[in-house]
Amino acid sequence: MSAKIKDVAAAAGVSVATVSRALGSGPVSAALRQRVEEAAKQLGYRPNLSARRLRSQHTQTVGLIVSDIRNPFFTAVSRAVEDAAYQAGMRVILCNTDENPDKEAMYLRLMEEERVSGVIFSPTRDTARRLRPDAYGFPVVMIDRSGPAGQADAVVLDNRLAAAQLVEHLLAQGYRHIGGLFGNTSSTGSERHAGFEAALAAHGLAGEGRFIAPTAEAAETVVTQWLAEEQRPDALIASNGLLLLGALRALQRAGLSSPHDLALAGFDNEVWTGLVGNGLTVIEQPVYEIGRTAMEMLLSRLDDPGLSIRSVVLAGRLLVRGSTSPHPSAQGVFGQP
Amino acid sequence: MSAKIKDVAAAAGVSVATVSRALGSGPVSAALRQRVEEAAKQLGYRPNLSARRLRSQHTQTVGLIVSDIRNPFFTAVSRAVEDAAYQAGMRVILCNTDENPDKEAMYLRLMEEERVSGVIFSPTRDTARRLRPDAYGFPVVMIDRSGPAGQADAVVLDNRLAAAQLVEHLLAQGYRHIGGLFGNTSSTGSERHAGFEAALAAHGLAGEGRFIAPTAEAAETVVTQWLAEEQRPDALIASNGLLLLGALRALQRAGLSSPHDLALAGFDNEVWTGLVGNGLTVIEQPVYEIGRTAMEMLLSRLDDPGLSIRSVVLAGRLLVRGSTSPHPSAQGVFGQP
DNA sequence: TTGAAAGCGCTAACAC
DNA sequence: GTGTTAGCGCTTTCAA
Repeated sequence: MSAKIKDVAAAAGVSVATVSRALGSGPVSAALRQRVEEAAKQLGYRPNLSARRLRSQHTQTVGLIVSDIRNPFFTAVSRAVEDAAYQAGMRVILCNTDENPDKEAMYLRLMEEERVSGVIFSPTRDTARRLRPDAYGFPVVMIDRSGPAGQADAVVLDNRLAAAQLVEHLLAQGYRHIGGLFGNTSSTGSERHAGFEAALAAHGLAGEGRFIAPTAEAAETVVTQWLAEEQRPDALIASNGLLLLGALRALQRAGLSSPHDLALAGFDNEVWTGLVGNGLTVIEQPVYEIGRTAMEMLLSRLDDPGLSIRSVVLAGRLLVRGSTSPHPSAQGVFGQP
Repeated sequence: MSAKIKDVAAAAGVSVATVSRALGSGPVSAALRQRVEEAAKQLGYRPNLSARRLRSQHTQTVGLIVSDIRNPFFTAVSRAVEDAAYQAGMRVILCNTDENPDKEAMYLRLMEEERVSGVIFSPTRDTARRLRPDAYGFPVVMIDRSGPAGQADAVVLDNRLAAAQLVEHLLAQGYRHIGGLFGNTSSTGSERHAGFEAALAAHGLAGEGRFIAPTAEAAETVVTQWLAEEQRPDALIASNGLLLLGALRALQRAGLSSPHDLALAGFDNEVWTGLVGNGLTVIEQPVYEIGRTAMEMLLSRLDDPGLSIRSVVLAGRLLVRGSTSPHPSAQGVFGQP
C-alpha cells in the first residue's frame, strides 16, 4: 500500500495536521515545511484525492457534456475547457450524449453523484427546454446551444446574424434560390434557420429550409434527393460542419461541383473546408474562445454565486472562398446583369 | 445540503447498511428494497462517489493520456475508450500532454493521486524509454506507441508493415525517388521510418527520411523548402495525419498537385484525405478498435493482474486513391516503360 | 505555529 | 436478512 499522510507525519516527526498544512498552504514554519516535504518525497507520498474531496467538500471537478467529441467543434471546445480547467487546478469529466436525452439525463445524474463544481453543457433542444438548472447542486454553463433566456449562463454564437451574413453574401453573389440544411435537435439549428428566413424575407425572397438529423449521412441522403428534384436550388447552406460534409459528398457523388453547378456554404471552419476545390465559404466560429469563455464564466460563478445570469454572444467570421464565387448569370458581360 | 444515506435510512425506517445494500447489490428482502428505493427517490438521494471511492478503495476511473485530443486519431480513440469505459461503469479522465514530457510526468502523478484503476497512455519516445510501468499503483496500456517490449500492455499498428506497404505501392506505381516525413517525438515515427527504409532497401533503393516536429506547420515549412531543392523527390509519404496535412498545404502553396507533380501518401484516413482532389492514398488505422481494445485489455488486466504482458498489433489498411496514380514515366505508350 | 480529535459519507465486517 | 460499528485518508476546528 502507498504511503498515507500518517506515515509522512511519523517520518517527519510531526502531526498529520502539520503535514496537511505544510503540503497545502497553511501556516507552517519554514523548517517544518522543509522536513515534511523531504519526508513526503522520500516516501513517494501521493495525497488521496477521494479523501480530500470527501473531507473538504469541494471536488475541483467540472463536467463537460457534449453530443460527440468527434465533432471538431466540440473537440476544440473540449481542448480549451481542459486547458483552462487544469490551469485552475480542476479536472474535467467528459461525456458524450449522441444527442440522446436519456444519456443527457444519465450524465447529469452522474455529475450530481460526482458532486462536480459545475457543468458545461451543450444540450439537445428537448433537454434545454425541460432543464431547470437551479435544480442541481452546481451551476451550469450552456455552450453552443441555450435554453430559455436567463435560466443559465451561456456562451453562444450570434446564430441569426451569422446565418443572415451567409445569406446576404450569397444574394450579393447573385444567387436567388437558396436552400438550407438545419439540425433538428438543437436550438442552434432553429436559430440559424430563423436568420436564414429573415435575411431572405428582407429581400422579398423565400428560401427552403429543411430540418434533418445532425449527421453527415442524413445530409448526404437528403441533398442527393434534393439535387434530383425539379426545382434544384442554385445555392445551399448547411448549418454545421457535419451537414456541410454530407452536402459536399452528395455533390461529389452527383458529379456536381461548387460553385459551377451550385454554390455551397456553411458553418464551421474545419480543416477540409479550406482544402477542397477552391475552398468552401464558411462562418468560422471562435471555437477555442468558446470553450475558454465557458470555463471562465463557470469559475467566476463559483467564485461569486450571486452573479446575475449572463449570456456571452460571440460573433462568427465569414470566410469567403471559392465555393460561392459569383453566380454565372451575374458575371458581367457574359451573363445577365 | 443534499440527502445522505442516513436520511434515506431514517425515511425508510431501516439502517444505513440496509440502504447501502438495497441500492447496491446486497442481499435485501424485496419489500425493504422497495421501501428504500422509494425513500431514495423521494429525497432525491445521490450517493457521494468520493465517499464511496474512499471507503471501497476502488475508483472506477481510468486515465487517458494523449498528446492532443484535437488530433483526429486521438479523438476517435478517446471516443472508443469512453464508450467502453462508461459501459463498464467507469469514468475517464482525459489529459493532453502536447508531447511534453513534463506534462506527461505531471499527469501520471495526478493519476496516482486520483488512485485510478488504470491508465491508457500514448507516451513520447523519451517517456516511453524511461517509464517503469510497474512503478505505479495501476496498470498502463500503451496505445499507438510502445516502450521497451514486454514492459506494458500495448495496442499498436504494425507500423513497419504499413510504411512498407505504402512504399511498395509507390514503387509499383513507378515512383523511385521517395521522400518520407516522420515525427521525431514518438516511437511510431521511428518504426514507420524503419519500414520505409527496409522496403526501399529490399529494392536496392534508398529514400530520404526526415524527422521533424509532429505538427502540420513544421511539415509545411520543411516540405516547402524540400520542393525548392534541386533533387526534388517524385513521391512523398507522411507518417501521420498532421504531417500529411502540412505536406499537402506546401504543395498547394507551391502550386503543385498530386500526382501530377509529386505523388503524396500518408497515414490516417482523415475526412479531408478523401475529399481533396482525387483523394489522398493513406493507410487507414482502425482507430475506434484501437481505443476499444485498449480498454478491453485494461479491464481484463484489472480482472486478473497475473496475466502476462500482451501486445496487440493491428494491421492498417491501404486505401489507394488518386494521389498515387501511376507515375507519368510508367504510363504505357506515352511514357518510358 | 503546532497538535489532538472530530468527522466528511459511505461500505464492509461482524454480530444477531 | 438486518443492524451496529469501525474506519477509508484526509482537512479542519479547537485548544494549547
